Amino acid sequence: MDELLPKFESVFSIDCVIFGFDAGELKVLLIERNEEPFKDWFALPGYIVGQQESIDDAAERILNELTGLRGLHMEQFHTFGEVNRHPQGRVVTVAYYALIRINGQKELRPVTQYARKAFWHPVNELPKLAFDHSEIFNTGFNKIRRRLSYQPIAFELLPEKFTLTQLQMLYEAILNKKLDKRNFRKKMLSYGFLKELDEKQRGVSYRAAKLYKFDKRKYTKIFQNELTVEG
Amino acid sequence: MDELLPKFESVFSIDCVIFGFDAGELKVLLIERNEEPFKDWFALPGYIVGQQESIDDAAERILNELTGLRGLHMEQFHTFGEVNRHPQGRVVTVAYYALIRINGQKELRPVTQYARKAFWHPVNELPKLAFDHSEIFNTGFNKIRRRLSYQPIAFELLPEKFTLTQLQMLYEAILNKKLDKRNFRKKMLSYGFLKELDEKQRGVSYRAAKLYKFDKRKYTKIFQNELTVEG
DNA sequence: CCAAAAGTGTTGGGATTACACCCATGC
DNA sequence: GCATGGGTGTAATCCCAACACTTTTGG
Repeated sequence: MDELLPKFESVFSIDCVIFGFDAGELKVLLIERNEEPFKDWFALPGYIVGQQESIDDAAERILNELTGLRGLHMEQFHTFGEVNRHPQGRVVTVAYYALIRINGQKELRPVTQYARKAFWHPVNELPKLAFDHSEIFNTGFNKIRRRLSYQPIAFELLPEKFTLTQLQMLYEAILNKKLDKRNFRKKMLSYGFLKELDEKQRGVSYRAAKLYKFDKRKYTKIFQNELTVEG
Repeated sequence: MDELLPKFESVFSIDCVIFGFDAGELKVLLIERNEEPFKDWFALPGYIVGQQESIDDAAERILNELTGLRGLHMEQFHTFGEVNRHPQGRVVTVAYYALIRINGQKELRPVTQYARKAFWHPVNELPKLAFDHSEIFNTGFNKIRRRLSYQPIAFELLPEKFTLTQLQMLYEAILNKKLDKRNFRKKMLSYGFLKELDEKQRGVSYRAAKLYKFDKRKYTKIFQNELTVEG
């Protein structure tokens, strides 16, 4: 099969690891490939960078073309450059990740023929993925785990209004361990960037929980200082 | 000038930010370029990745050719992919860093004609560098600063035997702030991976300090657990 | 009234900070 | 004997982990 395909001299590509959270489960966005190589396989959304676009711009364009998503803030996390990671030639790929709200998003609809469909898949029990995408996924997953322990990135995954229990379930899904309810709440509230709303949960058959939202102003004020090294 | 040079379609390159510590000062390894573009400028050691080598292998080869250094463990930290970062065409560069002992190293001697010389330069008062290398350096510097706060990577910069004051000076140079002597020593010793030697400093005109070295076995035992995410 | 999840405080241990003086050595 | 850096302890505070019961609500 390899011989029938065009060979690349050297190209860069982008692969995206997009996390979402839905029904108490952490999910990752996959596509079903519609082109060789690895036709019909599941893969991370990814494609080749154009000559006249920065890699950051390319990441946004490619994700949009393959999934229909637009305008999310992705961050580069690792570059994969083994010689034979792509059967058609030398392709070095820069991997990006993002965390998004599944609910708030429109339907996933690939724009190109390159992907047959895009869909959310639970991060547990991931099938084998095309290329070295399983490794890319694992690297990205470890990255956000570690990052979550020192930066509250989790709210990017939640709807605008959420309960503390939802937030805790998300932390538990990412960190893969149980957390203590009282300690968790105490700590989250102590940061000071959670804003308690007057609203409560609706439609549940038990005591309704208070809803919160993130106060982005306070959040950035608190955390920009920790990241900058002055001097 | 640009018109006279060959144009690249798309290539990857490696740039290296190598930190050293000498005479109480943190330094970075630079080269003086001997080729257009940016001939005669100072730059980070960097060059183009070959078709048949992984980016990790390329990093080691390139550093060796430009500086004579060999076999150090470098780690990738960011990929720079702006369209016009290289005047001759599209060059995406993967940046690596490493920390090494200046004293233990042989003389710096470029193997290729591409660099006229390689030398250590204090990280403060860095001159303007070729391409976007100033930005690359800053990104790398911030990376090791942040990393130092949660991982004791500083040893890699010190000679095998060192005093606690030297270690503290190094931390202060990287973090760019004064530390309390007693607290610093208490904390470092509490980790348990510093081995006190029977030897003392020699040739100083004041009370000689005890020498220590790192117990690598204990060090890795302690810190491998922190990095692994079980699950 | 029952099931289900919401909500709420205290305590002990470990880590971190702040802080100042005497000691050993070479010259 | 003096200048220079080496070496040392304690108290106050903060942060984290452990732990269980009452309240509210819909059905």
